[in-house]
Amino acid sequence: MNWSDHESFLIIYPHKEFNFDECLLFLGRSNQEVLHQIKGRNLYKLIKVDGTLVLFKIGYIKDSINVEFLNKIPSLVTRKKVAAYIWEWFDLDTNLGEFYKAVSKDKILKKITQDYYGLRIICIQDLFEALIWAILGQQINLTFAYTLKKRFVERFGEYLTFDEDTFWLFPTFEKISSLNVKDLRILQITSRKAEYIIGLAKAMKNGELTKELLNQQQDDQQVQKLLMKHRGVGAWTTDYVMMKCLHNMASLPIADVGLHNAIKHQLGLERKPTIEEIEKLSSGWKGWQAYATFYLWRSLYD
DNA sequence: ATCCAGGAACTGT
DNA sequence: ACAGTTCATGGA
Repeated sequence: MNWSDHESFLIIYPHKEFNFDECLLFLGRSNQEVLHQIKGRNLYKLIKVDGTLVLFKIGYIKDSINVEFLNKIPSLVTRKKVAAYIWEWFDLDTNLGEFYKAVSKDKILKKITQDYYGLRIICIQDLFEALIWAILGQQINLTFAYTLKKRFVERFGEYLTFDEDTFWLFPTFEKISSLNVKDLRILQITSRKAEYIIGLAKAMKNGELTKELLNQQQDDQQVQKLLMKHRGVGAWTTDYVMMKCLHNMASLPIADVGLHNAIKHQLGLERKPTIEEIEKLSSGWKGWQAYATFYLWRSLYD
């Protein structure tokens, strides 16, 4: 992590393969997003660090990320954690140059890696949030998924009001673990998804499922096995979580409808590709499947 | 109207 | 193991 501290603000120095505006475009894809706000070229985010709410504003000036604290100036320890949070949020540890090199001759990725140069996987660091967001999005259109997330967050999440704006935190598993299916049905979350969500919240509350546990596993298959033990978590959700939360660059949600549509569009196919075709097409993406998927998703909203 | 959506569990064979 | 069905609703 490369950063400097200036008390009321921080400066973070990303690698050269970083395009803040591309990341901002992804973050702004839904106008129903409640977990961050975008105004002009600035990004606003509320997080909780060691029990205290920290609201900050992120801008980009002269090849560096500028972070300004809004609600109060946190301690040095907290400022360092905020820097680490942002570093991970934009996946700044990854050497994107290696990805570009690896797929420079790939017929699907060659063009879009140039078009979206500097786009990085936007990470969902909270395991509970990553899981619940994946479950909410199962088998429904993204617009409605965002509606459900908004209702869920605004019903059960913590918030901070600043300058007439309200900033939300994703609800905690502690809070959700004590709910009934009925509490979520009111929001038009299906009974089955409500059961999944509450079940996962309980598993996390009793310590059976933690991010640490997943990070300790020897290989990807063990992680998949642990996640899929839980009702509501199948192969797609597992890959999604590995990609967005665990920084697993080799995860490929191969059954994903968005991925299928993106490949169809990029190759100008009449129909969506089959799983077998995707396996062949992706054979050259080894170690970078997650980034390939993310760039293909990005290509859907040009 | 009609089809399908960033799936997964359940049921019957 | 595998295929068909159900969940539930909104978006285009």
